[in-house]
Order: sequence, then C-alpha cells, then structure tokens
Amino acid sequence: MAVDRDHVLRSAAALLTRRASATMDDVARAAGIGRATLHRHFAGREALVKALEALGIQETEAALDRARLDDGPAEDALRRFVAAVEPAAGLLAFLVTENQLFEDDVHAGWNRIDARISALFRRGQEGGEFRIDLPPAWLTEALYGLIGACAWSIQDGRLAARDFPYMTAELLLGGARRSVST
Amino acid sequence: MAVDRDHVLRSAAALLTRRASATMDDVARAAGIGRATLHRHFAGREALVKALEALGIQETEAALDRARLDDGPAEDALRRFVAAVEPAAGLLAFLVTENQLFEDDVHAGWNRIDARISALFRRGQEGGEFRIDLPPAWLTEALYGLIGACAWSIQDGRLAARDFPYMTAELLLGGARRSVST
Amino acid sequence: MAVDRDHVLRSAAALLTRRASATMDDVARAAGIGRATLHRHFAGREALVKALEALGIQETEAALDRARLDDGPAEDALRRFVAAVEPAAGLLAFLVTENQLFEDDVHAGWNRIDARISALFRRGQEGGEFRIDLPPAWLTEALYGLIGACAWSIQDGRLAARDFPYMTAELLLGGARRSVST
Amino acid sequence: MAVDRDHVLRSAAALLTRRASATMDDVARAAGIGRATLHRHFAGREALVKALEALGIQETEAALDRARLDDGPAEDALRRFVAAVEPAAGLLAFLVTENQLFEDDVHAGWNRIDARISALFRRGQEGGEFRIDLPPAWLTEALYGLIGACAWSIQDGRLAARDFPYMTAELLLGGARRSVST
DNA sequence: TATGAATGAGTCTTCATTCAT
DNA sequence: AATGAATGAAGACTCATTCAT
Repeated sequence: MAVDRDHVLRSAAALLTRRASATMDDVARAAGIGRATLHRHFAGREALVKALEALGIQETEAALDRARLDDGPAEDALRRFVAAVEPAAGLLAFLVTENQLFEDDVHAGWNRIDARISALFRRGQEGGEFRIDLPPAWLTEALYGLIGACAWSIQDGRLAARDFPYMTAELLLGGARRSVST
Repeated sequence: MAVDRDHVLRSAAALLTRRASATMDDVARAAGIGRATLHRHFAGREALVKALEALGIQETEAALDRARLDDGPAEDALRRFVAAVEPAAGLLAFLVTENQLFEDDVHAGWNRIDARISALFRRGQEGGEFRIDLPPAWLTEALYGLIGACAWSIQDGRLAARDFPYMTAELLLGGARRSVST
Repeated sequence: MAVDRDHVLRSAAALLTRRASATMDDVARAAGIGRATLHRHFAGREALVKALEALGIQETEAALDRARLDDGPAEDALRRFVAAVEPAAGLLAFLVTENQLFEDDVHAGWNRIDARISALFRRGQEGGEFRIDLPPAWLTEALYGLIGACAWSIQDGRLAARDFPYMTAELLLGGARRSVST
Repeated sequence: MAVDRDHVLRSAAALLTRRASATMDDVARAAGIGRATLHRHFAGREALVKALEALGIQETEAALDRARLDDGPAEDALRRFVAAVEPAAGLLAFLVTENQLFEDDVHAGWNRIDARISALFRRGQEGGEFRIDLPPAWLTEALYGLIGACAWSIQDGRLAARDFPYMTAELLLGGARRSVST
C-alpha cells in the first residue's frame, strides 16, 4: 500500500501553513505515517520544505496560466487569477511567510510569479483601469497579503472557502470605500 | 550598566518578527546580552513570546486610542489608525502569524482590538461611507493582511517606512481600480 | 538490539543509590546507551526517579509477601524479610534518602510497607517476643537505617553481600550486647 | 550588622542534610542573606560543603572527647557518646550520605572517628560485654545508620529529640528482642 | 517498503560564580 | 560589608535523522 507522496505533501502544506514550527513528527502523524516513513519520502526537513515551495510555485504558475492574464481587461484577468489560485492559497501563504531560504529554482520561480503579476497591474495602469499612485510592486505584495489573510481566515473557519475569490478580488480592486458612481 | 528590559523586548520583537524560529541565543545576541541574562529578564522562551504579544496588544490599543476611532468620518479615523499603528506594524505582523497560543489576557486583548476595528468598519457602512457587501470581519482581517504585507515589505527593503500609511490606507479604502468619478 | 528498560532501571538504581547527584549523562553511560535513548525510555529525570521509587516499592512489597510476615514467630518472620529484601537493599536505601517528592502512589506504597513492618513488630511485642519500650514506628525506622548502612557498606566494599541478612537481623534483634542468658 | 558565619553554617547544615541537592540560592535564603553574600562567607559550594564536613568532624570528635570512651564499661561509654553527639546528629547524617568527596583532612578526621568508635566496640568485645560475632566495623556502621535514622525521624517530626539517646543506644545495645534474663 | 528503536546535534534552562555599585 | 545584575559552564531536553528488522 504505497503511501501517496502527493497526499503527504498536501497534509504537510496544510499543517505547516498553520504552524511553521511543526515537528517532522507532527507532519508524519498528520499524514498518517511514521516518522521514518516520512524520511523515506523526503530526504529531510529541508527537502520537504523545498518540495512544498516547488509545489506552491508550480500551482501558482499553473493558476497564472489558466487565468490568461494577457486577455481582456486587467480587472477580469485578476479575478480569473484569484479564482484559479484559490485551491493553492494555503501553499501561497506558506511561501509568503517562508521568504528567506529561497534559493535557486524556488527564488527564480517566485521572481517569475512576481513579474507576471506586476506586469498585469502595470498593464491595468497603462490601460487606464488601475490607479497609478500605487506602484505595481506594492499592489503585488498587497495581493499576497490579502490572499494570506483570506487563507488564514478560511483555515480558522472565519470565512467560507467559496467566498474567497469575491472577498479577495473585490477588496483589492475596489477597496472598502463605497464607489462614488454607484 | 543595567540592561533595559524594554530594550531587550524591542530587539527581540525586531528579530522574531523577521524570523520566528530565531534561537534564544540569537535573541540574546541581538540584545547585546548573554543567554543567561536573557533568561533573567524573561523566564523562558514562552514568557518572552507572551511579553511580545502583550506589548503588541498594548501598542495596538494605544494606537486605537490615539486614532480616536469614533470621531469624524470613518475613512479619516482609519487613516489615523493606520498612521498611528505604523511603529507597531512589525509586532502586529508577529501577532497575526502566532495565532495559536493566544490564551487568557492576550486573547482578550486581541478580541478587544478586533471589536474596535470591526466597529469602525460597521460605523462606516452604516454611515454610507463604506460598501456593505464586504463584512466588517473580513475588512478587519484584510487590514491585518495589508499591514503584515507592508511590514514585511519594509523589513525586506522593498518599501519605505514613510510610505506605509498611504499605501495601506489607500489600498484598503479605494482599492486598485481607478475611481470611476475621477 | 532492543535495550531492556529493566536493565536501564537496574543500572540507574545502582548508580543513583551511590551518587544521587549523578547526571542523566552518567546514568545513560552506566546503562550503555546514549542520553537521547535514555530520554526515550524515561520522559525525564523526574520520571526516572519515579520509576525507581515505584520499583523499590514493588520489590520491597514482593519481599514482604515472600517473607510471610504473619507466619510463626515474629523473629523468624523478620529474618525472612531481611533475607528476601537483600537484593533490593540499594533501592530501599535510595528511597529512604529521597524522602521528599513522595507523591500519590509512591507515598501510598511507602505507607503500606510501613504499616506491614510496624504490624510485625507490634505482633512481636504483643506475643512477648519483642521488648515494649521501643515503639514499633521507631523499630521500623531503625530497620531502614540498618538496611541502608548495610547497603552502603556493601557498595563501598566494606561488607560482603552474603553477610547482609545476618548482620542486619542479628543487630536489630539482639543488639550489640552479649546476651545475658547465653 | 555582620552576619554570623556560624549561623550560616548551622542553617546550611539543617537544609543540606534534608536535601543534599539544595541550591546555593536555597542555602542563602535559609540563612536570610543574598546569594552574593553567601559567596563572601564561603568561597564556593565546595568550600561550604567542606566547612560543613569539618564542622561535623569537629563536633563529633568533641562528643567523643566528652564521652570519655575509655572510662568504665563500654556500654556506658557508648551511651555517653550517643547522648553527647545528639546535637550534631544532623551533621553526622550529612557526612554519612556525602561519603565520596572525602579528601585530605576530612578523610583523616573521619578515619579518626571510625577508629575511636571501633576501638570502643573492640574493648567491649574483649571485655566480654559485647558479642563477638558482629565485627566492630559493622557495629560502627550500624551506629551511623541508627543515628541517621534517628536524625531523619526527628527532622520529619516522627520522633522527639529528647528520645534520641535512649532509642539509639537501647536498640544498638540490646536489640528488639526481649532480653531472656529480664 | 515500512517502522520501532537508537542517537548526534543543537536548543533551552539552571546554577554557581563574579562584578559593579 | 552587602547586594542586585550579569554571565560562563554545565545539565536537561528535543528533534531530525539513521539503522536494523
């Protein structure tokens, strides 16, 4: 009964996102296997974290692909991305808080993601959709922050997962202020 | 040469906010004292973290007080709070990511803060300033997320500290979209 | 090569009886295992001491059982007990000097032992075998003291283990004075 | 208000006899002074212990002197010694359990005491007062054991201090058995 | 392959001791 | 002389990792 490597990764992501200091023992127990078996799947803690990072990068980039960021209004593209990235929100939140030991390929992947999202905001600014007093880099960081806040709220049961795209996109796009023209 | 307990707390906050897994040895070195002396000031790691949490609660509540949340337009009150809380942004980010061992007084303090900020958003909604499709609880969480994102950006040098209030308040209030009426 | 928990306990007893301040490292080395392995078997120093106490209680009570204290002359019963308890003399001496953290079950066990030995002395007094000017409680304490003295003498090589029962029982029963009637 | 060095020694003896692992802090608090002050009186823990040992040796030898061991029947001499040593029983018990780091003068003192007490028992044996099947060395050890048991019983409140000489001497001399000729 | 047992490395904590006042 | 503050050294404990079955 070969233990599914992906299953281990998923449960590890869920656990480590919530509590970055979780023990390898905790991770193993969360996956329903023994410590030693966990070590057979991932050479060590570092390898596990790297695998999580790689998975987060991969799923985020896949979400970016699915969102076709270059098509149509930037606002719609952003909504598509937020909806597409929802399943990986936990992994993304994990990545955001682990922003130190990024090395090599993970760092490169993160840069690619940054660049694509920033480019989207820039396109929106140049197209007159987005305001220009908030730099794309900050809008990108803010998006990460909102995704993280949303993911944590969902994990703690304060928010329903199905509300994620609306809450995140609406706040980022329109803010809390009541729109003047409405 | 009496070591100031407050000084130890400040440097510990700066370090632990950046790297939650920092060793007691690291914390001591950051404060310029020995491990044993650190233990004289804080009975153990747990006591240190609790002291940090208490400080974060305290400073955030002080910022809420200074912002006079009940005075004038809710939007202005929010701006005042964001500006007032800026020095404690790192502590606040630390609190947000440590969302587990909240116990007793810290939990109570956090609830007080939550209640006051939520009440501000509710006042804004009832006064017609804020949109009503985003619940106050989510707006509150989003504010935490933005403050955290901002604090991390500043710590990593991607954002200037003096831009904190504007970036945070503007995004939260107006969003990225270009205002229709402009 | 599974390390026997009982073997660890035995060597720990031998060491701690001799030197109560022995390090966990010392205990581990005496058992031929590493510090961490010792911690796998006993959650901590306190747990180890409690296990030793429990073992001492258990072996002493077993010796009491084997000695059939209620059968025949009290003097013979006492001789049987002293002979039966000899292998556990070190543990008993350890218990006597650790007379503080007795809690819960250990305390209860110690009380049971006290009661049974005191009852034996009382039976001897009531049967006319033992003098009545020395209270049973003191005779019991004296027995502990003699057992301890004997155990220490053996450990330090000043006395042969096979002489233990004779030396202890003879002195306790007859004292140093030459018997008048002999 | 010069703190009395002897007072510190006395309270330290009382504490360390009860709990050999007591902290220097505990010792200082028991003496009503600060840790640092304790260190002004005794260069270190080792020095304190050595001072205690020296005091124990000194008081025991003084008791031996006062008892005039060579005068009259050995039995009476033993009674005199037990009575004389009663105030130092706690110190003696401490010495008995600390039987390792005896070095130099302390060891020599202990040997002197051993020799004098053993000589007393030997004199009793040769004079026909004491039985000859229990070697003087063991009788000496047994005396220490009984003194220790008595001291512990007194400290724990299970025995009155004024009963010490009778209980100890009677048991050691006559044992528990009812004397035949009585 | 999976796992209980064992352990080296490293962190946390305490204690005896020193220092500055 | 006495003491609060500071700390080096050492012990207790945990965790990631390896090994034998």
